[in-house]
Amino acid sequence: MEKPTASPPDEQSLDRHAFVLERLSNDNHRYTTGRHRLVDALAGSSKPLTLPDIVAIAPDLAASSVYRNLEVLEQCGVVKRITSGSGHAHFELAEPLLSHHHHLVCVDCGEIEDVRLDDEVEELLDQHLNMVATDASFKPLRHNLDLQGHCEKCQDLL
Amino acid sequence: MEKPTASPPDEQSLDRHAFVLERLSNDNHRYTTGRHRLVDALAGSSKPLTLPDIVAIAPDLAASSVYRNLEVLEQCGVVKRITSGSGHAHFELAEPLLSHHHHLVCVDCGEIEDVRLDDEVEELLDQHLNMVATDASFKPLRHNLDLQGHCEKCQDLL
DNA sequence: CTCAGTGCAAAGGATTTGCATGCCG
DNA sequence: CGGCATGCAAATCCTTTGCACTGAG
Repeated sequence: MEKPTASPPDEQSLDRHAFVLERLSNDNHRYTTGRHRLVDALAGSSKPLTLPDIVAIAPDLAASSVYRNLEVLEQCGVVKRITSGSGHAHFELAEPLLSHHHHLVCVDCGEIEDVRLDDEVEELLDQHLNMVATDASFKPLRHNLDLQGHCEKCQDLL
Repeated sequence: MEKPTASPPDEQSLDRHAFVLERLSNDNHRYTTGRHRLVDALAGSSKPLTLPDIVAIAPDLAASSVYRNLEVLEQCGVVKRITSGSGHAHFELAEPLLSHHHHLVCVDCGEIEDVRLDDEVEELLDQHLNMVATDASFKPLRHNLDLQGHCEKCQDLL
């Protein structure tokens, strides 16, 4: 019921690249082919990707450069790093490019899927988090919420 | 305003060790001195600890054994592993031994502090998470919620 | 032209594992 | 006693870094 939306330079993709370019420029970085390809790889997936995932999608990118670029893009607020414990870190586009969401993390295979909660729940959550943060003299930046469990695929294997 | 509660074999500590012993026995593991010490180290701290933290508290424990035991205890549901990205993983006692809570993660120094939310918020959250999990044919086990930001100490350093 | 970005290979650091020995049950 | 648990050292795995080279602005 969904199509991958890969190469055609649709409107969304143009917006995305304009956004990335601006963020990179602001930090005096260049939007090189490699970075372009990296952003496309992340944008082309509905799930957060690991480094092997990314290199599998774009095999001509050197792993070390991908890591370096992920760091640059993370610094610019274009990429978000997810560390769920199982070996490799996962990466996805950051909030302005991907709407706010959370993750279903499979404890068996390590795959991560996106989920969105009702705005109303998010709002309540943020209110309470800000409250407890204030109590602890903690200056909040963002929250992460994930649900661990067994994904559909891994349930079938039992 | 709080005291460490270290060595005296108070009632809580007895309960804790009874619980751990049972969990270990169920999986045909032994509750050795080293494991006892490890549990004590975790129980004696108000924050999740890294491996260096643990070895600093109990210097006679070998790092490799601590890692092995943390894994065994994690499998038995006695220990919970927290991977917040910054180098070392953090470890704390698991839910039956520590009441349900979440974490304030400092993006500067990596320290983790515990916070609790109102039951009402937790309940609402669980309801919604179960809902979205069901929609994704995902079998939920537990949720994790953390707030990233700057801890009091690191705010002062700016 | 120039400097940031790249690729390769090598280093780094947290965690895991092999193996001989020690100790719990 | 017998096998799980331990300690040390070496190995592993993901990620980062050094360096010479290439390409974007």
